[in-house]
Amino acid sequence: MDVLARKLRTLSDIDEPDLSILTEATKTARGFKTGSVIIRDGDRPSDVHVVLDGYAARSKSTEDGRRQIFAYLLPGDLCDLHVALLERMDHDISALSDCEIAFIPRTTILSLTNEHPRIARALWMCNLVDEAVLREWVLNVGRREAEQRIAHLFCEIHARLTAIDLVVDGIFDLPIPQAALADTVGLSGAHLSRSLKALREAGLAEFKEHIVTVPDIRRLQRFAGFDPAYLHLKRR
Amino acid sequence: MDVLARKLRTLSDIDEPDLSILTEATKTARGFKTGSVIIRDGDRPSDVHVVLDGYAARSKSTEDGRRQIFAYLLPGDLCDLHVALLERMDHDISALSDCEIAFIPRTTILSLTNEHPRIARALWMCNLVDEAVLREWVLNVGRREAEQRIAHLFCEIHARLTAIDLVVDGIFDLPIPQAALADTVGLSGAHLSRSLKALREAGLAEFKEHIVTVPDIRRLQRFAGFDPAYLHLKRR
DNA sequence: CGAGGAATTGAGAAACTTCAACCGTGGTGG
DNA sequence: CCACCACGGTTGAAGTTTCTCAATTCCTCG
Repeated sequence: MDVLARKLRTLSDIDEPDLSILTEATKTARGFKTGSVIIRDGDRPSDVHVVLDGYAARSKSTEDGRRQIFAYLLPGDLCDLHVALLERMDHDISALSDCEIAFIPRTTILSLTNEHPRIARALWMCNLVDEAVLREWVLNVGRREAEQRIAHLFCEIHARLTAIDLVVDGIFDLPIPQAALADTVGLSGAHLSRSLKALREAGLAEFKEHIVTVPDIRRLQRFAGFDPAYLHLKRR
Repeated sequence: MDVLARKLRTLSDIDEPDLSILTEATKTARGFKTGSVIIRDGDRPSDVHVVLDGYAARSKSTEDGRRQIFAYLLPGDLCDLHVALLERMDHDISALSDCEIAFIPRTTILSLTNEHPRIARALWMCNLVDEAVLREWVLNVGRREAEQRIAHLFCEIHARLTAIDLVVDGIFDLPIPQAALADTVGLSGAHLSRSLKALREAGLAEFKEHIVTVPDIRRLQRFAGFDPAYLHLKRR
């Protein structure tokens, strides 16, 4: 569970004793295969889930089956902290790649947050950042064109993965099918493919075999109009 | 401040003593004129703001000046609870109509949430619901077409205003210019106008002189694919 | 070697944008 | 009191972006 500890430390000033209380509350983990559903819309899960390894995603579909992805859940991310308070899931969580998921009983979260204001604050903070990211996604989908949308998403993932040292030489893993990418930026698969080609030919970014290569992140950021402030990462 | 109390009661099971602690912490309120900026991107406000009367909005613009609205803030809504923990604003809050805004010192929120877990939880809950709404907006903008997007937005506002008894006979106030509507659903003003016309001619909804008329909310909900579950309103 | 899924590409259609003209209304100043 | 201006909204025409659908290629896996 050190991924969770690490994540909380990048956001808040939670201290070691509180951290270990939280990480020790974690029950054993379980693996999920690519594409499998971890929690379903309407569920009332009794545990809060934490990604240990792999990529998961929040998503929801319209009546006519058009899917939208709301978030990529990277190692250390909490999948469904809301069900601690809100009880009922209003969207799906599924595995974008094979992944390992840990469980923390809902009741544990509730009592911990009652007794340890600092833990409550750290977790609350996670939600605040998720929310800020979501706002940026609304802006992205609502007000940017295809190529910039994709570029912006790449910049965001680049920044988040850099914070956990998962980017080397502008190269990082993105173990998801293009259809999932399309569902996150609100484009059709066909148009996504064309836009990726354009980005590649412009030398801005390449997505190939589940690996993203960014030759010059500054240039990509400028192209996308990306400003990392909304991620609220502590500088290090 | 009873609007805030009312809102918290519609979401959580916070009790009267805690409620009054919170509402008494409120400093005097101030009026803002339509269009004025209440808090700006990048600010580090020392107070948390609460809408008492009128409509405000969260928004942010791209470099090239395309604006996206993220939320309508109705009476009782907290504008910027995040700055209690996150310190720096990552978007703007502005007045959509003339409105009355109350202030709660940031430090008060921090100490209250430290000492009263139930208050912390109620406020946290507000964020969780905001987040759920935001997810639905991403889906709306990313995966629905113009007319359904607008219809969905109307359904949502209808539901939220119904919860605070502000809808009478399917009629409710929406004191904002069409340009603001366009900026919330990610459309141009021209196309928004055309889509509104289509909705009107289909007898689904009308927006005229800042008033929305919905002859048959069920029909509009069916058209928009609207399911209020994501609002997490307690039934009453 | 063949089958099946994912990605690419092309062609035509649909959704949406831009720009400009136009309308109505409400407010302001002469 | 009226003329005029400014502003928000509507509409038309042309252009752009994105979508759909289908054909094709590519790759992986059996």
